[in-house]
Amino acid sequence: MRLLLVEDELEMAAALSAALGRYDMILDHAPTLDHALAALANHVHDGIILDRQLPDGDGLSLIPRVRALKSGIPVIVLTARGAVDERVRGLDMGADDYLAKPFAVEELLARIRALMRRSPDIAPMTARIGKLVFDFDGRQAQVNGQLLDLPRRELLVLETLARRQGRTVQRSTLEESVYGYDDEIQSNSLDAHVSRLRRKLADTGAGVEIHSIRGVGYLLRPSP
Amino acid sequence: MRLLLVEDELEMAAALSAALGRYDMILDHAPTLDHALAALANHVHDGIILDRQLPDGDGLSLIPRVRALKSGIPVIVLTARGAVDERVRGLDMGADDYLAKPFAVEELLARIRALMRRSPDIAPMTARIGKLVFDFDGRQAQVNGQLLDLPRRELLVLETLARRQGRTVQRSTLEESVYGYDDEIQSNSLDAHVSRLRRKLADTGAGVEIHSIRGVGYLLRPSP
DNA sequence: TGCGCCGCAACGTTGCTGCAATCCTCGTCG
DNA sequence: CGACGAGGATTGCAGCAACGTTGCGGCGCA
Repeated sequence: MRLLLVEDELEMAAALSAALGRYDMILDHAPTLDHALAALANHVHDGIILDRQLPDGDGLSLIPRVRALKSGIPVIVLTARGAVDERVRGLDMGADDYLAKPFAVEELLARIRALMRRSPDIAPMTARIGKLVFDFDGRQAQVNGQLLDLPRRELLVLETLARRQGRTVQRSTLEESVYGYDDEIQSNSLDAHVSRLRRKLADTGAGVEIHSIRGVGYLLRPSP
Repeated sequence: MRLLLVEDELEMAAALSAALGRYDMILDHAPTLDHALAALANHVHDGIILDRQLPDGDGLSLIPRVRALKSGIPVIVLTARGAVDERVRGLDMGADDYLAKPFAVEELLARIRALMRRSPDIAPMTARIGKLVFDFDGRQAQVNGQLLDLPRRELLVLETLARRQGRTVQRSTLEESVYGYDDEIQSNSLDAHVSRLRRKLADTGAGVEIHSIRGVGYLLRPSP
């Protein structure tokens, strides 16, 4: 799961990024409307968290453009506590939900999950390849009903591959999905994650394999 | 994938060409609006990267002409960082996306991919010839649902031929698609790749053949 | 403070790829 | 009609870049 936070307060962004990271989510941060539009053009985000007060305008003005770009993506608007009319206006503008600041991270998470759940048209809930079942909602992988306990990076790799099951995922795409924009990676860490993930998939008899295509990328497929 | 860069700075063009080449993309360079229009007449490009400041006018003026020529082709506009109104105007003029200079190549690539993904009318997602199915999104070929495991160069050859299925692909065009402009090739490597690809297509019973036309090029067609 | 994830680097391995040598095919011209 | 030349096809080979694997140290989290 990859979210875009549109928010000019750096402190808040850092805190939220850390918090969501613990739940295996990637948070990209856009400090201005401009940055937000640029980031959204990539169509890689599954949801948007939107502050209203931004250096270059009202956050709400982003919503119509978001809808034009990617219609069904969930948008959560952050408002000041008690400003009822703000909330109403947000919903009128097409936001899916709002949240009063300050808020508990748990609450934000719950709302994100709820919104994900009711937009099944975007992406199917689960993917099945071999004996592996990947649950995009619960963000977990199962083999024969047995939970596959994966660390964050490996889970992101598997999730990305499962999303495009059967089709090739370019190496650069995978790097973006696993590390986000900001994080520069300067080693073969990705290969390392793939390697460890492969071992786990093999050990649990998941019936899937990560096939590599030299110079192109990887793909997830049933093992022969 | 073949893109047209409309940009008068040679340095920038060279750098970008080299960078995109590494990601299996071909970049043609047009230093002026005039050159751009001439290049577009060939209808071989899958996307346009457009600078605004050009010797013979504003890059944006190209957009309506592009739309008239080839309606759905993605256009990315390059703007100076921080010039918000420029960007807005670009989007109003019908650009599909914009990018602030200087930018990371990865960022550009991500946008290109995203735009490709949502313009299915331009480039059909899949091509079918004989028993061969080529998936341009997943960048892979299948025969009877079976993945054809091809290395980078061979994949590029097949991808290019499949994209122009039935029509002849000039030898020089194919070389450009496979190697790009920078990479000089001094042997018959291309023939070698074609040869190996032919063997694989025959072995898997793909029902297609790469027919060669002496002195002109190749074409992909159902085998008799 | 212990545990585990993660980035990193070192090193082994694979197989793609450019190259060239050789053979083949087709068209042309005497 | 036969020889010749140019362009194409095939294949072996060696270099090297991409990929795989593993161990280590640091850092964050419980």
